Formats: sequence, structure tokens, C-alpha cells
Amino acid sequence: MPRLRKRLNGTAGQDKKGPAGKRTKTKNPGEAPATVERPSPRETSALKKCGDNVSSYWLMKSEPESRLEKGVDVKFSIEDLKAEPKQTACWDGVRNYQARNFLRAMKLGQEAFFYHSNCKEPGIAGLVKIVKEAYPDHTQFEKSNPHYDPSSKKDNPKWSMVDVQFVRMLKRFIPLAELRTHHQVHKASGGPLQHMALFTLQRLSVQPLTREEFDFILSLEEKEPS
DNA sequence: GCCAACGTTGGC
DNA sequence: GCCAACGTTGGC
Repeated sequence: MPRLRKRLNGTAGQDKKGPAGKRTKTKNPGEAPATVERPSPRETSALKKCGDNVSSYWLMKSEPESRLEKGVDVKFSIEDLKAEPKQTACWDGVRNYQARNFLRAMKLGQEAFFYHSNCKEPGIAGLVKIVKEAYPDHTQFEKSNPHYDPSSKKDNPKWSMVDVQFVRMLKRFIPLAELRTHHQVHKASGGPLQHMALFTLQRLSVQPLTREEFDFILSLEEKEPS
């Protein structure tokens, strides 16, 4: 799976993105819609808690600090997203099936938290929305890309990406440590973050959130850091 | 830099 | 299909 990892931006005009989960930016967003496959059992249980069977809220991880992957910087922070044309980038580099299937389940207009991972201060930085539904991730066919997948065929691409657009920064950065504190309290006494995927589906770079989780996290914006 | 958790690969 | 070896993720 993919994670998005990081990517760097870099050269002009190109995309960058990251590793599994990370994104890059894209230049021209592509087109081909992806077919959503049957969710794995694991995903199914993650989705189930979302009430309907399909989540409407998401969390997407990206690395805001430079890190080389096969010689390519996978850094991609929310500031990098803001700097893209139309503040829009393709989320390429996801190479994990579960995360890919979540990408394929995303619908136009849905919102996602932009999470900074593998950095000094991990946590949620801002809000983005899906502006293009899943289509083939072009980086799987690029030999020089850190996420090149020689086993993927052009007539049956394995990996997908979506395009996301910056919506806004959170009023304050919500650190992972604070989310974890709430998760632990909620686990013990009941509460919205009780089953949050960030703590129960570790290492997934694209994950679903229930409306309750999403709303609770947004409510933290107004509060003092705990 | 360390290392735990988890995923993938590949021999058998 | 099992499982050991290895690779990756990602917090600390």
C-alpha cells in the first residue's frame, strides 16, 4: 500500500509526491475513473462503523519534512499544497491495497484532514476536499519514480490516486499526542474517538473517519490545547 | 537513530 | 497454505 510518503517537489512542473500515501502534485489531473472493488474484510469493518457502509470523511497522511526515497524527496506539506496551481495536487504514491481502496471510495466534494506524519510534530494541519475521484496513478509506470511498480500494466493499472484541493488550515494544529489522549479517554469511558483508525489501523496512509470523529476533531479547534 | 508493528515476498 | 526473512511505516 501506499502511503504517501513524501515527495518533494521539485522540479518545476512536475509532480511530486510521495510514497505511499503521499502525494505529489500533479500536473494535469487525469481522467480515468477507477472502479471500486470489493473492500477487504478489514476495510469492511472500518467502513462499517461509518454508518452507511461508506465513509464520507477521510484522513490523509503526508510527510512535511524532506526525506529521500530512492534519491527523490518525498516531502509534501500542506504549505506545499497551498503553493500548487489552484491549490490542487494529485495524491500519488499510495502503494497499499487497503489505502488504495479507500482512495477509490472517495467521492467528489468529500472532506479530508491533511495529516503531517513522520515529522517533528505529527498531527492534523488542515482540511482538503476531493476534487477528482480515483484515476490511475501515473507514477506507477515511471521508472525513475520512487513508487514505480514494474508489475503494474497500463491496460490494468494497480494503483489509483485522487486530486485534492486545499480548503483551509485548522484554527490550530491538532497534535497526534492530543488526539491520542482523547482516544485513550474515549476508549475507557466511551466517546467519539474510541475506534479512530489512526490508532486502530496503524500505518494506513489513507483512512476513513466517521462523522462523529470528524466533528469531534473539528470541535478541538476552538479549545485550548490539552 | 531506534525499534515496534505490520505488510510483502518467496521457499517449501 | 505456512511461515521466516525482509522491507516499510512512523512515533519517539
